[in-house]
Amino acid sequence: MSAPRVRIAPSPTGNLHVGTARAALFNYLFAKHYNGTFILRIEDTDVRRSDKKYEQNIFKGLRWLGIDPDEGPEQGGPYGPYRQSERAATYGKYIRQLLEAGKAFYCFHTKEELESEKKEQMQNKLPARHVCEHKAFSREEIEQKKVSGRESIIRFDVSTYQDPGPHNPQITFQDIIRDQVHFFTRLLGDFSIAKSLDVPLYNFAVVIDDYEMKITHVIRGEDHIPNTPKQLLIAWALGWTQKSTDGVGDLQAPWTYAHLPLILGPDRSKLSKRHGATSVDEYRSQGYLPEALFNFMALLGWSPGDDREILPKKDLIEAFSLMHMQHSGAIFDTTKLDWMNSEYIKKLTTKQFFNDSGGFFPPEHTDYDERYNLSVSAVEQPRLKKLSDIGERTGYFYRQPEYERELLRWKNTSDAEILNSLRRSEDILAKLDSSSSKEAIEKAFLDEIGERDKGPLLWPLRVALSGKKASPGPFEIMAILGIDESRNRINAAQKLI
RNA sequence: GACCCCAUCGUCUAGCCUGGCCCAGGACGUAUCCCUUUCACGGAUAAAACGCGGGUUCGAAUCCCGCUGGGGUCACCA
Repeated sequence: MSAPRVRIAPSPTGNLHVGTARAALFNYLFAKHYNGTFILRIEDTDVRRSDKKYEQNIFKGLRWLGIDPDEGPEQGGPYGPYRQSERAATYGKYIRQLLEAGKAFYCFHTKEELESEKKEQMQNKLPARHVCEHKAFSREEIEQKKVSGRESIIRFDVSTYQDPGPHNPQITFQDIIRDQVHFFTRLLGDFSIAKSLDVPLYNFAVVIDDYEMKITHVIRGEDHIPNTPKQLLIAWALGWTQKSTDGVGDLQAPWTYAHLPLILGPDRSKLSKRHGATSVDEYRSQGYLPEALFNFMALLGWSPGDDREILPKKDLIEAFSLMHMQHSGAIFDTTKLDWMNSEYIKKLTTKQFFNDSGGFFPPEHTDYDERYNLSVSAVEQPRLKKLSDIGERTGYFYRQPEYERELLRWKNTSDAEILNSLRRSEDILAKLDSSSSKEAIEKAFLDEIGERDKGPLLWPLRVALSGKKASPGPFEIMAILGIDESRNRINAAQKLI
């Protein structure tokens, strides 16, 4: 395939959504696999709902995930500008062209009129569509209404569409994932394309931009399937079509479509705010690694065709193909994400791990030197699902633990036995060098105690050190804490009994 | 309501195009066991799915039709 040009076109009306990120990911993978170009276009024609801060959030989120656009508002490119708000002149040119050709017209119906028309149609089990009689207005009538202050909108005149092919009553397009999709033309109304000459509406602006930016493949969510016939009609009205490849004579889309299955919430409806975290930002602040999210999202609706699951970006690019796409929606299952995240956490070096998770450590960690923090990192790294869990798990490394005295009791041992076991541990430690290694400490204990003593001795010891029901082993903890601090804690435990 | 899309374990999926190798494979999760002072890691085992009904065929998870179910879209949002 010659180098494809693909794009994602988010509107900056909210933080980067995981659904948008996944669409970006598939576009990116597709582009990189075929040595193509991945473009970011900001769809901010609705100035009221758009906000620069969301635009920034989208840039940042994409960068964090490692999905870098080749062309976009930040990096520029030969077909810019890449913000729709800066492309008004281009849209105006084409709207005027359609108006002059009689393929678009001004409609003066009020929202209320439109609303009640639609309601009535639905009640009568008719498809909801607005076939507008205002297309018959003369130039003078239009001017007159405008002068008198009547609100208007520009609509596409669907009746101008004549498909010369044998599929005449239908609009048909080829989809890489879904094969052919058909729509009956008579079900479409005169849909809106612009508020005015310089304020285009979504369905119009996408077509113009995809054409002007020389997009070859439109890869987007399947929620866009119902928009596709409208967009095709606009493209054809402007004369943008490909010659039929199968010889049937129908009009072809100027680019190839691929409609991705949706990403769903646990109740199988489109993932939305009410399902919990939906923005990439939230996942980052919860301590997910970008590589893990990237890998996880790629496996939602796609698989390499073999049993591999842990696939870094490089492998994903190499294996990617739209032919292997699933056709049905996929639930965003955070349980599996957790697992994948832990796999990626384990692959980090201790140093990388601490760099990434440092922000989640207990605040006191800054009072300790790097060597100490790295030791704590090393012991927790393989136990974590999320970086953000590190804080609550490592508090005892940075301050004296507080706990219930009963926690010190191993099974049904008596107070005297607990006290005795704590003293024994202390005695063993007393013989050790103050900076003994984990191995040295472990050997000292194992030499001293028998197999039967392990539980009764090690359990109270570990609790005395960590104050926790569950923690890493006592030898590991002592090696980090140091012999002196360990003895302090054992003493403190004895006073509790 | 109209239109469109979809349908393999609880979840993500392989297999479907090119019917037999599939009494359906992998992974997450779950359960049990091993390792083990606890937690985690690691190892092992188990339960768990072709929505239903027709048809085509010697043979269907795979092809066709219908049903059912789920989802999406119907804005002067994108």
